[in-house]
Amino acid sequence: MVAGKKSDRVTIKTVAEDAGVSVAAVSKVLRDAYGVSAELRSRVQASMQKLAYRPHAAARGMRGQTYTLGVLLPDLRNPFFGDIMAGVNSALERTQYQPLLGVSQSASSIELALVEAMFDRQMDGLILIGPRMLIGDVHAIAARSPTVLIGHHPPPGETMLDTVNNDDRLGAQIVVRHLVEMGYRNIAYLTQALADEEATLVTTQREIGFLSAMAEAGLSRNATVIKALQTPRETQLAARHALQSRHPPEAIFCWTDFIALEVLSVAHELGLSVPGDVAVVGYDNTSYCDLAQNALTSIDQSGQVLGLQAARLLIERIKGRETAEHFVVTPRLVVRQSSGSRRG
Amino acid sequence: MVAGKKSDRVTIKTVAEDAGVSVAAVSKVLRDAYGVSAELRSRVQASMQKLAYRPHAAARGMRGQTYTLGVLLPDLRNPFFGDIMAGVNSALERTQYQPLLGVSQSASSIELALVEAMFDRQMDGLILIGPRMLIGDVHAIAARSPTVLIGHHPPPGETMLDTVNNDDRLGAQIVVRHLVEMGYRNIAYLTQALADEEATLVTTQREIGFLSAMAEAGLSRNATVIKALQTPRETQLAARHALQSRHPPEAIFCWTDFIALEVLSVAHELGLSVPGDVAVVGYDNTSYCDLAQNALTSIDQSGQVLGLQAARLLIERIKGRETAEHFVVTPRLVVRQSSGSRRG
DNA sequence: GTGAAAGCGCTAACAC
DNA sequence: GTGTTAGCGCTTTCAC
Repeated sequence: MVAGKKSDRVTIKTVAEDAGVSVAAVSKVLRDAYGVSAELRSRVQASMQKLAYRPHAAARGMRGQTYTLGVLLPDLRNPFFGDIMAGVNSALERTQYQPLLGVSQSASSIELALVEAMFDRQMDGLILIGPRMLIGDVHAIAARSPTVLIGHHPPPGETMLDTVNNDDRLGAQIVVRHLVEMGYRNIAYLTQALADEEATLVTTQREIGFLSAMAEAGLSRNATVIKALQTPRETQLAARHALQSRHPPEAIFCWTDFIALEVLSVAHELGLSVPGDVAVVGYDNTSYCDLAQNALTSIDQSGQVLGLQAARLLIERIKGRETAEHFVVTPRLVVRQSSGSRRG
Repeated sequence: MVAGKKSDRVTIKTVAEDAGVSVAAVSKVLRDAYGVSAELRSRVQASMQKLAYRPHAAARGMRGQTYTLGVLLPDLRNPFFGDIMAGVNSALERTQYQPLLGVSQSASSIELALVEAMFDRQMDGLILIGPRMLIGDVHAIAARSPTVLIGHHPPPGETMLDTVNNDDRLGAQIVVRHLVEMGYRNIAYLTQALADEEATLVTTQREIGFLSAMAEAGLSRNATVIKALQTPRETQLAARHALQSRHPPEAIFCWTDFIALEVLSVAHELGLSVPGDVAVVGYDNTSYCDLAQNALTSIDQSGQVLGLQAARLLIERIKGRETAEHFVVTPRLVVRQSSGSRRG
């Protein structure tokens, strides 16, 4: 059951003997380090090939890198994170790096434990996706290890960590302008209720964008913000409550598609037509938006691109870049039936 | 940026000095090994607590275990795998083990590369979820490392690896019986087209169940099997083709919910009513089935339970169990509107 | 019951 | 440009 007896494991020593060089030479070839002749390199590579040598990650982890990147995901249910991971994977495809996923079930306590577990496992760097932990904790982590943050907007001047985001304020503003143009006035923003609300979080940024665009349109009095816990049950309750109130919103803008689908469901159950009785808009433009039974208008922020850039920035950091970089995607509205004109 | 200078890392040596014992003693306490007195144990534990000692995974990996389990997932888009992972996580919650996810994008080549990457990283064991690789490759892997297989049905006598599954044949039979009872006769099974089709695969097992139940109902001539590549585009094309043919199926049974949602979408686009014009049934009973716009009848196979049992069996194996175990969940039909009676 | 010491496979000084 | 060697933090004989 165990990987192999002492004698049959191929190590750099085996390779060195086979190629007739020293272990240091093999190590250098392995790491593309400076100071090996082309001739020696190719001889070593031939031996590695011949012996089917594979570097032992744990041994590397003791002195150098593990070539493993920790990725922290809030949950696996939101399909948007799948898009991000697809991007991360594609960036890592031709490299030696391998992502190690941790799923925190959106709980900050689990999140911190996962980060510790990743430090224990000597990750070369961390990609934190929409972490629920306090931004102060994120900075503490970034001080210990190269870190890229997705889905948080710390003020660029005050942070030395790399960030990858779309412009969430703008995204929300685009949604509002679109809805106003289509004839909607009473608009609600449905977002998640959090214990520790941070200004830097995407949901907060979208809320700010929502409110500012409503103000801009002279509709501040028509703007409502609804907060609900992230479970299907709580989301549905909040949506039902809003839609059955005396002055129901004409349109509901949801912080992520996943939630918008629940709102569509509630509208269906209540016998309301979409967008005739209520318009619904999501965020992330996940594949579910395209399904005809949803036909959900959404903001595309290219999860794949976000993931790819995050991985790219992280590797740059690991290789030594010292200055912070901030990659921002411009959000793009994708109009579908769920936000057709009010007469729709 | 690097984790810490030599002096400030807390190692077993630090703990040993603090507790006034040898490093060997600390190691034994750490591993709950035999041969330490209660008094020594508690003294060591107090020191570990005080110094906030954390074991170094790479160092452990060199001699003993890494306490990391590799989990291979075909893709992140199918929400069912999220259910399984939730189960795995809950089983590992109170243990020292941490899952390392690899996503193969349903490509057997990536899959094999990922498995190698996991061997390099000295995983203590592997959970393979619905792998696309050949069953022979799976057995080769199982010979190298403790392995639990989810979503394959190798003949119990011929395998020494642990498996966790629902009874896929029965699940498909239950669907057919239900549809027949509701008045449907011409029924299609929509499954994925694969390069290497293996009899042990869930999709094949469901196909066998589908055909046998149709035969049992005297409807062999009314049974169709449709195979399509797993992309939204190909799925939609196949569904559209079937629904627009001269003798369209009265009901479509899809191998997984994810695909059934695409079929619902196509039906919508074609202006067909569900279930009036065509019934649709999925498999896995993921959360999307519950949404009113889908109201998708599906088979529940408790992804959480599968994940939990897989993790449990794997840890047992790692701890030394030698005989194969096979955990089977009984599938359960959840009827929703998409398969109402034909007059529905 | 406890401890000393020999590695595990690799990296990175440093010497040649 | 190449080789020698001292560890990294832990597990695991094997003495005591």
